[in-house]
Formats: sequence, structure tokens, C-alpha cells
Amino acid sequence: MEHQPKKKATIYDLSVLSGSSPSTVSAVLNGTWRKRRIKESTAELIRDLADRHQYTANLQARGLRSSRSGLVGLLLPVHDNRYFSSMAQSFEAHVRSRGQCPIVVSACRDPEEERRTVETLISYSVDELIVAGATDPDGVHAVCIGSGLKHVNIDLPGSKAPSVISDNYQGARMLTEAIIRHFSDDLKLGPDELYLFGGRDDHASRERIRGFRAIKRELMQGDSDKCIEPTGYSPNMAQIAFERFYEREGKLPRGLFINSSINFEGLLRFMAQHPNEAFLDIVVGCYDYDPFGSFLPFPVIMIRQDIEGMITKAFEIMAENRPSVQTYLIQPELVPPRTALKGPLDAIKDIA
Amino acid sequence: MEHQPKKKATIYDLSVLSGSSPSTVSAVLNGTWRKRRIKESTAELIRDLADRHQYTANLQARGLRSSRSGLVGLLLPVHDNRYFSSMAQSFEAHVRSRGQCPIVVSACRDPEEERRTVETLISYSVDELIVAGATDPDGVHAVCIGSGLKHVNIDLPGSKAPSVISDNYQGARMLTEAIIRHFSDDLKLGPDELYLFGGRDDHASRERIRGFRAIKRELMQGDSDKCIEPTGYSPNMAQIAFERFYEREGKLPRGLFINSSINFEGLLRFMAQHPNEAFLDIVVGCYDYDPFGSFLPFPVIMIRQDIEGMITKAFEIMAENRPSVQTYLIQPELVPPRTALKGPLDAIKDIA
DNA sequence: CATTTTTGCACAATCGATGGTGCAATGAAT
DNA sequence: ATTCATTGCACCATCGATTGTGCAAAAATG
Repeated sequence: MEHQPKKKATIYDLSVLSGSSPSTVSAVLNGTWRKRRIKESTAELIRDLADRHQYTANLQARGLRSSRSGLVGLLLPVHDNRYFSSMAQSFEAHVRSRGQCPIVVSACRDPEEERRTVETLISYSVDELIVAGATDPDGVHAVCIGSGLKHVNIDLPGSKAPSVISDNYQGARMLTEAIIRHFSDDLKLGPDELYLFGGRDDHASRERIRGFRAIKRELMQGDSDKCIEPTGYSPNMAQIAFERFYEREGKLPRGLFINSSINFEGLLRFMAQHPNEAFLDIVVGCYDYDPFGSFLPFPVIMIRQDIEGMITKAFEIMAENRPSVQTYLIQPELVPPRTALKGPLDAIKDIA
Repeated sequence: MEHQPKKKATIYDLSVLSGSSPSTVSAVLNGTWRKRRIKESTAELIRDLADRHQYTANLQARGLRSSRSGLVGLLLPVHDNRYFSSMAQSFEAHVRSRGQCPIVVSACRDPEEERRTVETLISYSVDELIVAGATDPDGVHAVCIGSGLKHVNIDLPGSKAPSVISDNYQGARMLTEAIIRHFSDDLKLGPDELYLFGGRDDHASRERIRGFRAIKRELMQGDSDKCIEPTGYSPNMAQIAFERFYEREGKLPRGLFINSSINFEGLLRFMAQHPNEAFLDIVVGCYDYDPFGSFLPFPVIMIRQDIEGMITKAFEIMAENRPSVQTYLIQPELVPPRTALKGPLDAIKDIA
């Protein structure tokens, strides 16, 4: 790496070069110059100098003075699954289109880490924040309020800030019904053959369980507590749950409602230990969409949450000056087996 | 949202409260106080005040003064696939463990956007940058050098900065060989039945193609140009390529080398249009690992790149003071069909 | 030509933290 | 009792931009 760290030009450098004052240069370069009645020709001169010297504003200085930063944050639980990575992708596009700079961070579902991370973002004066799938949204809220940071919860609601979430109850109803109806009449599923795996004690899981049970009672006239196995959001715990079930019963339930694609990965781990024959007659419904998951060797019905819709709504809310603390439900979509949906990447031109 | 934007406490506030000077407060709170011979008791007092008032440093101010920020950047092409989202996940863990703040941004494979984004990061005085899969690494390099920003390429190499990439040639050889050997003797694959789809004119694609062809010649005594179909990194283009092939030949090649999981999604889209029977006898090798992809209804052999290894190496290089401009190869791993590997998420404790 | 208005810009304070320098008070040494 | 070293901290310039204010020169008005 050959170095040539010619320090970056500042407004003071341009001020000297142009013969104008720093404030004039500043005004010209940040667009407020008309308001300050700077002559067109002066502006032109300065702009010219600026890009001849590759001037770019020091955003820390600007941020310090104006206590805004042009940064918009997205706090994720984790990066590594298609739901949240799609969210990051949509988020970035939105923020970019508003001329701001997106920054995405994850906090591993750790309430402590969530708060620390947001503290850090605040120290950089991020202008707005979307809090996605936080384990402790109200804790994050407390931190935000302390510094007047605008924020909206998404995916998991909080009780103190506006929230945009998908309609988990409806979604779970659709998904459960689709699983049941996927079985033909002669192989009809019994209430004890339809299980829900995954999730924990959060709002989304509770709603999904509620929807699941409601439909079971409506369509199957039966539902028992033992058909629910929360495993947390970890592939490993889910795998263990599947293994235990299999050991106990000698087979998996024919109907499986899986709470998230992360838990679905637990089923994959289970699959790796067992021959495909063990999955011949099962039907899986997964609350989350993953394109590869949709084409597995058994029917996989998925719910795709309307990420784009949620993000859009979240930004709308943040644009209001005194948003009301309420939870907005966004309708998700049922995805039949073997479906390859387009995603945020399709918006990107690829120069083959 | 009830507001209570009690503006954040500054060292000046604490200075008044403690009766010490701002510089003393600053020194105490940033850890340089022993060097400045501050009395233990003074320090204690100030620390006490600081957390009673929930002081947190204004990092923009600190960054402005010290022209460093504590930020470490990762520039990705896109978020939305398991390869890059795993990378983001590993990256975050690394940066966090060093007490810095990770920020992940994507630039959509657009050279212009890549440079602009890095400009922005520089304006925030990011301390270091990992440039992953950049379309124009040398363009990014030019921007970085202008401000002395330490950076390392990863995934795709540049010619002006150190690069860490996976050994695409070896990986492609392993993968191609695995595909060929997956066919039994009586159903042996012919050279004209093994195609490579996807990729574009970048270093990784070229190396993979080179490895692919080398093995074809060694093992099959044959290889022709028509067996290579670069489609860019887009699901859509790949789908179109598969459709065209299918129309022309009435079937897909029995052996498919797919350049990336993104292109693999193109095959999914194709699959959605055709019955499973069209895939009965195919074997897919995909250069990239996706847990769900590994369990599709036909054999899928995958290459998992050693993301953790690449990130680790990249940080090692950035720690050197005058790293040499060379390309380090990291060995990837062959993943047999129906394999569920652990990923960065498994490092995260889940409070079920 | 005298006065008012408008134009065009410079000045200087400010945002919050950092770090070099200088100086008084205290203790040690002679 | 002096002198010297050490301790403990305050002072102030600085990083690069923003923004309210003030004031000369030019233009418009009577």
C-alpha cells in the first residue's frame, strides 16, 4: 500500500483558495447558500475548487455542530437468516433513497447488548432507529428516550414506542389451515398429529400459537397442550426437540408448524441424522420464508412476512412528529410449496 | 412517545458538578488519567458522578478531535444471502470482541456506489475497512488511500491492497470432482452433460471455471466452451439460462456446477416452473453453502468457504503496520449432500 | 443628490472532547 | 530554612463544520 495521505481538504483550505470566508464555503457546499444570498459566481467558484480538491465534508464535525449525523440505524437480532438479511436489504434501499446512510448492527437477542449497542449509536447521533425483533424493546426505548432518538419497533412490538409487526395471529391461522388442508381426505390429519415447534415467550410466538390453536379447534375439534414445543430461537434446541420426539414416538408428527426459519434449521439437522424415508408423509409449515426451504423433498408451506411493507410503514411513522404508541399489523402472505419469490435483490441491476 | 430529552451530560456538566476542570473529567473518563497524575479519589468522584448522570461520551466530538471513530466497516455487495450474511455475523463478533463498533453496509455490486459508500464511511473516520466481494476493489482502494484508511479485500481480490480470498481453483476442482464421482459407473456422466452456470468476469468466477475445466479434462478427457454459461450474479439471469437450455435440449444437464447460491436461486425459479420429475437424475454442485439448499430433492454438493478463517486473516493483516500487497488463499470445504453445518449463530446463547 | 433597501458576505461563537503546557502546593533532601 | 522534585490539576488551543448577527457596498427610490 503506497501511502499518500494528503490530508483531506477542509472548508478552511477552500476558504483560503477561494478568498471567501469559511462560512461562505460551508454554506455553498451544504446547500444553504441561496438562503445566505451568496452570489452565483462565488458559489460556482467554490464548488469548482471543492471538486478539484476532492473536498468531502467531515461528517463528524458536521454532526457535532448540528447534533445530527445523517445516519439511520437498524438494530437486528442476527444477520444470518433470510428474514433479517432481507430486512437489512430493504432497509438500506429505503435509507439510501432518502439520501442518508444506513447502518445495520446486530445485538444477538441479548437485552444488555441491545441497550449497549443503541447507546453507541446514540453517541454517533444517529437520526433515527428501527428496532427489529428486539428481545427487550422497552429497554431500548428507555435508552432512546433519554436522548430524544426517534425509533420504531418492527417485528416484535414494545409497549412504549410505535410498533409495526406482521399479523402473526392471522398468519398462523392461514398457515395452520394450509397445513391441515394439504392432507387429502383419506390421509386426514388428526389433532394429535399436528405440532408446533420453536419460538419462545415473545409476542410473535404467543400470537402464532394462539392462531395455531384456534384453527386446530375450529377445523379439528381438538387441541392439546402437548402439541406445542417452544424451543427458543436456536437450531440446536429445535433439533433436540425433534430428536426427543422421534425417540419417543418413532416418527415425526405428520403436520409440523415451525415457528421460524431458524428453528427450521433444527429440522435440517435432524434430517441429516435420518434417511429421507422419515419425511415421506410430513407436511411442514414454516413461519418465515426461505427460497431454498420451499423446495425441500416434502411439502413446505411458508409464510412470507411483508418486509417491504413493514419498513415502509415504519418510516412513515417516524416521519410523523408525534406518532401515537400503537401497534400496526401488516398482513403476511401464504406461500405454497415449491415457490420462488422475488426478493429485494431483484431490484438490483446486475451488470452481467 | 413521552419526551424527556434531558440533553445528555457532557464533560462540562460533570466538570461543574465535580469542581474539576473539563480536561480532568475527560482524562478520567477516557482512561488516560493515570498518565495525567489524577488523584485516585478525584477519579473516583468523577466516575461516580458520571454514572449517576449516565454520562456517555459524544463520539462525534471525540472522533473529530482524535480523527478516529472506533468504527470498523464491512462493505458487502448484498446482505440477502447466507454467504454474506454469515460474513456480517462473523465480522460483528470479531469487531465487538475488540471493543469497537461494527458497521455493515452494502453497495449492490455497483462500482460507483462502492466508492460513494466508502467516501461516506471515511467521512465518519472509520478506523478500518473490510471490502468484501467488491466489483471494483481497486477503485475503492484509491478512495481509501486518499485518506490513509486501512483496508483489506476479502472474497474478491484487488491488485493494490492485501486480499484474502478462498481458494476458488481448488474449491472448484473438489466440487467438480465430487459431482462427477457422485454418478455411479453405469450412469456415468459425459463431458457434455456437465455444465457450469453463473458468475461473471471476476477473479472468483475465472478461477472456478479454470478449476472446473481442469478437472473435466483430467477425469472426463473432454471439455468444451459451450459448457460454461456465465449469467452474472442474479437469480433472474440464471433462471433464463436454465429455461433456454431446457427448451433447447428438453432437459437440464445431469451435472450442474452452479457458481453461487444466488445463481442457485435461479434454478429454484426454474424448478417452480417444472415438475420434480425434471430433476430426478441431476446432481448439483454449488459454490457456496446454504443449509436449506443442502437438502433439496436431488443431491446437492456444496462448497463452504471458510468465512471465519478469512475474517480472522483479514484482521491479522490489518494489524500489521505495512502489510504487503498479496493475495492469501483460504481453503474452502466440500460439503456432501444433506449436511447441516453449524454457523456463526451457534455461537450465540439463546435464552429459550 | 440623499436616503432607504437590498445584496453579498465576513465574523465569531459553538458543538464536546483531547492533549500539550504551565504552575501552585506538597513533600523530600540538604 | 532553602532548594528541588514530585504531585495534582487547570488552562487553552484544536478538530471542521454550522449559524446568528452585523456591516459595507451596490442598487433602488424619492
